[in-house]
Amino acid sequence: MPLNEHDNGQVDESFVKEKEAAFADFIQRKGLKTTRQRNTIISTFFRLRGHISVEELLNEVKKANPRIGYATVYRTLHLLVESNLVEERRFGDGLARYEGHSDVEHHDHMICLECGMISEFFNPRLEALQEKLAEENNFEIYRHRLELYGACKDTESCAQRKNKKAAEAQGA
Amino acid sequence: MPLNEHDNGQVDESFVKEKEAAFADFIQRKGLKTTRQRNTIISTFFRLRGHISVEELLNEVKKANPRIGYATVYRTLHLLVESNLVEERRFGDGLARYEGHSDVEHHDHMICLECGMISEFFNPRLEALQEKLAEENNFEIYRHRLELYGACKDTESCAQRKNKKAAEAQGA
DNA sequence: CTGGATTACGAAAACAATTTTCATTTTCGA
DNA sequence: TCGAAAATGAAAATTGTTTTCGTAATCCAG
Repeated sequence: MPLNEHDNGQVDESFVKEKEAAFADFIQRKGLKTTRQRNTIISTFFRLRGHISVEELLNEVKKANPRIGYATVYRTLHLLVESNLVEERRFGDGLARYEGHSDVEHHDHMICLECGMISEFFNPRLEALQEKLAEENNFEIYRHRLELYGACKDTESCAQRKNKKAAEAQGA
Repeated sequence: MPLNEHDNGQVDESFVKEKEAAFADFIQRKGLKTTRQRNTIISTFFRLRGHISVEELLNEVKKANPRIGYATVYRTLHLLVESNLVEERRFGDGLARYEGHSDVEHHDHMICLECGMISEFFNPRLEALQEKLAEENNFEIYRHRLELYGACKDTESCAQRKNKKAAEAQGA
């Protein structure tokens, strides 16, 4: 379970605090109630890093409070999305994944189909080009999604593994 | 139900025939069997245009043969995808949509969140830029997906409707 | 042709992810 | 602190899709 930590292995407490405060704010504005369960869930969520599935989050949450179930986790995630603190993503494996906003407001994804790695990137020219195309098509973009599916290409990497597999199939 | 037709309203029969033949070929190569149901389904599918959901297709298919059910439609769509004659897409409304290959080999999508319109576009610079970014990140792209979500912007259009809604909410 | 193994069909059950229900508990402002 | 409003958790319901299983259709060898 990846933690939202610095390279030194420490969870970024100020980051977590900030998110907790922002969520408390949202809850208050909406006239909703602060509960132990929601606190546990969001605190747990923002200590995790990456693209978290509901099951992953629930497992982690249960360590703090085993009585919390799927329903509450789902409900809280919806609130997090509604509050704009979290984005929901789907990468085609049938699971929703949730991502706490990082410093980069918007970014796109590269998904390695060999090892499952998901990395993020952002490129202003790409964004500008999309805007230009939308303009040409008389279309107003609210949001977009760009996902590159493929393989890592570092030494002894996924792309190599893939090529090896293909070669074996060829030889057989 | 949009038909795969020319501007004059005629279904492109040669297109349908071509697809039927290609599917028959695939079925034969795989050692599978030709059946009335499959013929009905693919013939119906390729006469439709756009991004067809399973339910839409089944409804249309039932007009020709009411006894055909979901299972067979799903199974046939899987074969169509496997045969590379059709692509599966998901635009986040929880439904799989199927698209017969058009002349344009690859394309991206703009989805209007107001009226549901789905239009297609292709831009070589966008493709090239993606390749460049992948290169920089030591990543090999197998395929990608780009979807722009927003609103049509023509006169008396979806973007206007949206703004009107916002204005009303403001005024209220 | 035709038998018969193979494959496909269709209805219904199973599934997986997610949402809802409902009885109970908790929160929080008057 | 009372009580209305909201939240919880277990279980049931929903949704989209897949699988099962008994029956029917296909099609190749003979």
